[in-house]
Amino acid sequence: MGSNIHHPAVDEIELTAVMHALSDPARLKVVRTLAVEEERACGTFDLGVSKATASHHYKVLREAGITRKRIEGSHHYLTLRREDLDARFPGLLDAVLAADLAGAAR
Amino acid sequence: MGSNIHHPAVDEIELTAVMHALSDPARLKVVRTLAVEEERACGTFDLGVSKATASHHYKVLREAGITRKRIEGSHHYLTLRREDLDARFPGLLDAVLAADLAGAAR
DNA sequence: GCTGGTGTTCGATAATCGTCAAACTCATAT
DNA sequence: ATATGAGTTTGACGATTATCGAACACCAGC
Repeated sequence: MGSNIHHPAVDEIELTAVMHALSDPARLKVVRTLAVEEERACGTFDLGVSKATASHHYKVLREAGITRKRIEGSHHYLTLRREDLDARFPGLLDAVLAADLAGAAR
Repeated sequence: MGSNIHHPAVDEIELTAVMHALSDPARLKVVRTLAVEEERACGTFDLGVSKATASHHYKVLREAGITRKRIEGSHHYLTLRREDLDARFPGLLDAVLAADLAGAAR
């Protein structure tokens, strides 16, 4: 069967889910990295957690509508859903990314 | 002794704590209300939860640096730390408040 | 075929969280 | 002083969460 991975539509993205997804340091690091790097394979984020845990974080980000996953061969590539987030919650992602620059991991 | 209520300094406000605090519908409602109303007593938010639960939410918001509490007589008044939040994470609060307008409770 | 690499899913566990009722503190009445 | 009202604190409970190892699925080579 085709890929079962689900990405919420733009108008299905919920603020509470986005806020929750971005309240974890590991997930914040993924988002921060994708904001610079555009597209990266799952394995290339050094999150300091196990593969299983990292996979869980990818799922939370995807289901919140923050990232999109593309499967190519044996690699899973992540991208930021920048335009979708900007359309749904203007300024939110920019504010979060700017905050990361200011305050290290705070 | 003076009041023991602690408010984090501006540079102690952590992004993850703010994001977590704003990931709950009841707390979001408090913030949304304070954005319009400027100052309100704790009891005047109809959150649909018990007093104990509401008090817990006030504490989470205060400890995250989002609200400030002022005690006057037997009333506890809450205000939004708008300038502090804007200084620490420019655009974040505005984005959240704008999002609330767009998407009801989503 | 097999083997190695990439990533997910499945329990399981420990920690955190949201919720409440009950007891409490403090101020303001009467 | 006795009550009433505003809010907090204290357990306690169930639900969610973050974490891991182990097993699994899939693809790309050998």
